[in-house]
Amino acid sequence: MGTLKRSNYCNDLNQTHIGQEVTLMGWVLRRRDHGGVIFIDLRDRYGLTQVVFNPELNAEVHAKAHGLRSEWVIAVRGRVSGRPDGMVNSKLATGEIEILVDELRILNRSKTPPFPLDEDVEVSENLRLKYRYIDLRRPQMAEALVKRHQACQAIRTFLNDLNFLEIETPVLTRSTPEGARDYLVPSRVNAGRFYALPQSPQLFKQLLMVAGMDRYYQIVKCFRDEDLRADRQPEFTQIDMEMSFITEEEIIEVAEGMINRLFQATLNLEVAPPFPRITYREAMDRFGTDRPDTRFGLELTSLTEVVKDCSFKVFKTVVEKGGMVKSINAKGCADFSRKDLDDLTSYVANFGAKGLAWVKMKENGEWQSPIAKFFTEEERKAMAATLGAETGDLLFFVADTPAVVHAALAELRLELARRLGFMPAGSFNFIWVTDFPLVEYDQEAKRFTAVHHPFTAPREEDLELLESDPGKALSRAYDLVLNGTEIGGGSIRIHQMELQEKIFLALGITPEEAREKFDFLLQALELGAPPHGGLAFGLDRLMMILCGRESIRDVIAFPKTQKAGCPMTDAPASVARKQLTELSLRPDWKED
RNA sequence: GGGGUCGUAGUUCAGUUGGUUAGAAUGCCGGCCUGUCACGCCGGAGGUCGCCGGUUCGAGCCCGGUCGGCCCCGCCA
Repeated sequence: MGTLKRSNYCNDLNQTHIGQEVTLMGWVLRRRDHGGVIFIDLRDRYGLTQVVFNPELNAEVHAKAHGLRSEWVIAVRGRVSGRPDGMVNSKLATGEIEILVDELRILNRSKTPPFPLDEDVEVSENLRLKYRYIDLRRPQMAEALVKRHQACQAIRTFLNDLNFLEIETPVLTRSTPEGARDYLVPSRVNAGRFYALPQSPQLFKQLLMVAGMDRYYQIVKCFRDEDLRADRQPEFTQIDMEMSFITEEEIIEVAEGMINRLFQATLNLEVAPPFPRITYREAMDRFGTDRPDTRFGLELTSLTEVVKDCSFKVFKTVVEKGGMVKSINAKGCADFSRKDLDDLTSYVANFGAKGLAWVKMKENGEWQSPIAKFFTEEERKAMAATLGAETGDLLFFVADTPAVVHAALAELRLELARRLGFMPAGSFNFIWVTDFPLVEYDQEAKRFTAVHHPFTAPREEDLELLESDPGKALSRAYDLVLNGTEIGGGSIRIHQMELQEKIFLALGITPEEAREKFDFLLQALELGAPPHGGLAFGLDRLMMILCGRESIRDVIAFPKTQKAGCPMTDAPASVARKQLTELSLRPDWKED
């Protein structure tokens, strides 16, 4: 760069700077070479500035500028000049001015980039990930990283002011049963033993409460070796927090304040807590899911009572077998085509529904429906009344086990909302889901598993149920849901050894196993553990929604592909045999 | 583990019933051009049709397999 020193960014010059000498550094986004005058759009993280090379002002520099190409890195020194009349570009923050260049330095050349940066063409994600450092030069990608930074900054400021301490916890830790598959790291100095990367710092943060740290938080990487989705990466970031001598209400208040501050800092938006709350039971009844998208209606209505004695065998049989019949009334959608209905039917089949019955409400309560003939007029009237069905409505029905009915209709509800445009950009609906069951029965494992995690406290009034009917016991857990995505969850924890042992027992973890795997926790619970609780947010998901993106990959600087690989570094990669033998590992796979 | 979908020029895509030399736009290279802002005009280069095998006189197109991207189910306390 020689003696040149950057004086300004590419977004901050305007009319007030006219006449000043400035030095800008950045990348060549576009060049418009008129043979005579040459225009370069110079780009840095902050924005764009048009720089001008005029042969009449400086022939030597103009000649040099002739060779500039896309993504070359340059420094220009020149004078800020107001643009001539009629040449102002209102689409540009710096559109009132341009730089008349006196000195041009080429700091680095660039090969032609593998994909264009100056146009809105959709580039394959694989290529973007392979050259992620180029992809991140695009303003919309940089913007996500900026917002993510602003969010983290807001979180730290907010929690610091409430006496929280940011404390790091180990990345090399031990594998514990339950939960997701662990990423394992072999120990060189302890042959045959392995560390596990943390699925979350859950137990460490509890132990920090036992240590009297009172309030802890951490923005921390977590690792789960499970298959990927648009909203799931094997390594992801949690905003993890824990408090001592605390109740659900206080935790929720802190969380709401933090989320509000975060939206202020990133979008300058008030999300106006307190957020509404719904119990798990009600969420399932009304939305078929424990993470309802509350931006729109299309709620589920039970018809089980109405149709239990009806003449339609399919419904009747399902009810007799203990199943249920539920319905969604898509108001005013009777104009859906046969193809729409076929598409929706095969869509819900993905979620286990064996069929999707529908009714188009015509004039005078007439049904246009393949199943109309199976019902008496009274039955049709009763069903329509229950659903509030009017002329022009489209009714959908699913009859099956509760699990299938809820899964199918919850997904149908979302698909309808997508088709009807009920998910506008920039709307953010939060809702707390409370009163989760403590445990659920795992048919495959033939035992109960924790709905939240094994350290979640049951409601005091449900303690007796632990032995008599564990499935009925409710927990002191809560999830925060944003636009139908679970963005965070937490609970009041168990802080007494006896209760923790009892829960382990209910989960089919024997006292011996508990002592082997969780001895450190049980000991701590006997050594002055205070009542405590907390929660964790998924930062990636939160930022994805906040930035209006479809995938968390768009808010992660260097994400993984669906096969958990990195096209840029080509990780995971094979290692030298010596590295394995040092770790006392003997491969049985074929080597390249 | 399973279902779906995609893979053709640097990039984004088209490619008919299987038929001669695989096209477009953009980018790239060269030339012209002094007020553009996705500058314009003229010319040129650029292809292992993901890979392997099969069917066929003949395959980008059909069949089998395989690799990779994406979406989903299972999985994700």
